[in-house]
Amino acid sequence: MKLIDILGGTPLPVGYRMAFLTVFFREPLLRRIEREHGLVRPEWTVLVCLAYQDGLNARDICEITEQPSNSISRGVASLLDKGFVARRPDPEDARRNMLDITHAGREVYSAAMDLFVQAETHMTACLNDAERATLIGLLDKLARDVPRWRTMPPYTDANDD
Amino acid sequence: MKLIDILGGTPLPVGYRMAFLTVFFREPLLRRIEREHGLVRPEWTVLVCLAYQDGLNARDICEITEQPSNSISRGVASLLDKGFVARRPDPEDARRNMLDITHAGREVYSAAMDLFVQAETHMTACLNDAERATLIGLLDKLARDVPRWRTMPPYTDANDD
DNA sequence: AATAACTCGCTCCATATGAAACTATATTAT
DNA sequence: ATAATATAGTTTCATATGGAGCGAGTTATT
Repeated sequence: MKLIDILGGTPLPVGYRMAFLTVFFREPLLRRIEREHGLVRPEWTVLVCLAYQDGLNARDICEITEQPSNSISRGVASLLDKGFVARRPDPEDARRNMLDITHAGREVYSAAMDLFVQAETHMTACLNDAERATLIGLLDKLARDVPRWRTMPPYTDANDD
Repeated sequence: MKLIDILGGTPLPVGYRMAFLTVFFREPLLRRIEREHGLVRPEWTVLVCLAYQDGLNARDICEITEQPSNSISRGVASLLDKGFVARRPDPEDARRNMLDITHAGREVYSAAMDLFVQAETHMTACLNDAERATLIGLLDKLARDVPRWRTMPPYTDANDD
């Protein structure tokens, strides 16, 4: 008996297959990045954002990632400790700090991201180019549509965020 | 700036879109199931397995779900408390207990699973039938192939499980 | 300008989770 | 048979995480 047999038996052909794949794709890589590069999850979250765009503040990263502010605060604090990000005051608002990835930060980001890229190549090796393109197109369609479906029932109710 | 913009910029077209979708699909539903049905994650894990097949023991569920035994132990203990599963000794081995979902357990399972099904319908409403079938086929191909890619580099190294 | 209301980011605390140790039972080796 | 080893399931402990609240700074109202 394997998990995929059970999941295949549920009336959730898309959601459970995606969840199943995501777990086996992400978790081992995050564990390995922690082991080999000393980056824990909230640090990785912050680094991914800053690698994409410098000068964000902690609040920006909270909103982008929909993570609680204390998680981002912890991630930023330890990345500062390690010298992977730098902080400068925002001249327009003394409460805010603009964050930049450092050279060392970009190095560790690249090394860790490279593991993800290798893993994706392995994972999708069973697809040909056309299949891979089709899959990406369909996933992109769903991902772009998240703002619609996440605000509809059954996601929303009286107490939901 | 939205998360999907950043993720779209990474060289991980499949992995990050799937992870992104999975988070927005699963987490709100699990929170809602906890709120409305009082089922926390390890309980839901156990219930999904037993709904598929009665008579499993805790160890079976650990192996199926690849969860640590204490998580499953906690899930089983609280489901027993709530009367959603029943436990009977395995006549062949006094260490083992065979677990069955109760009538009440199946009711709450069905109600919760129905939320997932509704959510999947909403999520995939932007796809036509052919697209949905194509997506399921491609995800299934990847999911069936997990045993191959999860054991290859970069997943495995000296310290990995 | 004084005050109220709000925002940024941090700290404190409660809970969720996994690793490891432990108890009881079963199996294997001598 | 007895001792050593292995397994099922629970408990204990350390860590990760999210919620709530706080202090400093900013904006809005009068």
